Amino acid sequence: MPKETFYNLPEEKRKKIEDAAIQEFKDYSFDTSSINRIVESSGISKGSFYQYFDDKKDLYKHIISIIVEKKIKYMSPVMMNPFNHNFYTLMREIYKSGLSFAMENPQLLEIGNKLIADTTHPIYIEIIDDNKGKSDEMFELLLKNAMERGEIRENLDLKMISYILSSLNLSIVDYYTKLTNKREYNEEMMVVVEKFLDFVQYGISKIEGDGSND
Amino acid sequence: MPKETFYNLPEEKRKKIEDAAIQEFKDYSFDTSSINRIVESSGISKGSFYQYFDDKKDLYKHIISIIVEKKIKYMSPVMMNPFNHNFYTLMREIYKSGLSFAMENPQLLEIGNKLIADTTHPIYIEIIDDNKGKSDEMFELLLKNAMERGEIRENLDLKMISYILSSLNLSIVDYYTKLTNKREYNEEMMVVVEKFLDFVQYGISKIEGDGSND
DNA sequence: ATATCTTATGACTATAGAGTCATATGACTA
DNA sequence: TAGTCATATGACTCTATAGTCATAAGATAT
Repeated sequence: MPKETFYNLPEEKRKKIEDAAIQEFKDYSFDTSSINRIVESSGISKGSFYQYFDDKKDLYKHIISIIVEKKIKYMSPVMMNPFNHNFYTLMREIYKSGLSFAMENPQLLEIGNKLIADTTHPIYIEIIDDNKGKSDEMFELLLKNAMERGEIRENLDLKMISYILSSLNLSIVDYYTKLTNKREYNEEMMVVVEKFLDFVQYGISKIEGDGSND
Repeated sequence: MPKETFYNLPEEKRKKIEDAAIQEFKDYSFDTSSINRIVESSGISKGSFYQYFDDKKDLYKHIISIIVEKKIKYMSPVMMNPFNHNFYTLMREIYKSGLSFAMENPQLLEIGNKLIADTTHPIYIEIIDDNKGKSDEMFELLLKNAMERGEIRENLDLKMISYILSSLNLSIVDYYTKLTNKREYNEEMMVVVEKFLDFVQYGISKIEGDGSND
């Protein structure tokens, strides 16, 4: 956690430091990022930096918490009352909010991607231990509910499916990012979401499935 | 490319250097890996290293090429005559060979994962430009063939599906790695492959699909 | 034995990083 | 005006890195 001195700073100065850090962590991994560069680009002295933060890790975690907070803001309308909706409707909203966040916060997305990239890195382990297995567990809960309602087949390994769904959650962002350079909600985005959901629902086999949903 | 002096080295010494490098690149990313540590653990002098390799990148690329070569050895029996088989049979073999490689070469897997982790890293771009888009394109070709044979639905976006399939190819390894600590071919592995394929074929929707295949 | 060519060496250079600390600034208080 | 406290500073220490180079060792040929 940043020290009190950091929060005593005028908003503007604080923002400038955070922005410099975001820029740095977007361009460099935790290990290769440089506090020297950050203090330079934010116009503060080295000594000041260590009045605000314990060390590099402290700053990094602060930035990650900003990202998590913002991401949650995108999700929360969707997750208001998750069990009142059809599972596929919910999935559509989740994928949509994930894509929106990604499109509108490319820098934060990049930082997040860099973090989850190396799951063996101590910093990953430390941060994930804080925000314990969120995504997977959420999907598993929703799936359990959907199974009870008969919205999905019974012979499914829910742990595995939830793993797949949360991994597809990353894939869709990655796929769409490479496909387009739009930066806000648009129709094209929804087309991709629909196609992903169609795949999740019906697979690719010929036997059944017409792409309709809800 | 390593210099001639490297290839003139006795097999044993060469192996020792490669092993030390593999160990290092397993534990550290390209940026954080250290030639100092590599020369120390392989028992050669700093000067010698630069008689064998231009620089760190040269060594790294050499190790990556070893990985690619080995990976291809696992794949090649599967890909002997890819168009003579049912698409799902082929997918099963591809996923199986991917899992086998991962299980039997955990160190190499780790290095590969670290590489594909950060797609914005210059070293990634440079290496991928060499081995140009292999995986995605292969899946797309197989899918096109499968569609012509009527093994998959017609209303599919093949570019997207091939993206998903190659991304699931990574997911299955990741999932199984976290699930077990077995290190060779076994039944449990096949169960996971079958479940993944079942998902790919029929999705999770109730309407159809019983998990049978071929 | 001498000359030539290849390989081996590790001290050294130059660069960059994280983190420290004595000192300075400035604002607010008595 | 003098005193107190929070904040700001950047030169400095220590550590580690990649890459170089003059020198040595060894092997092979003449």
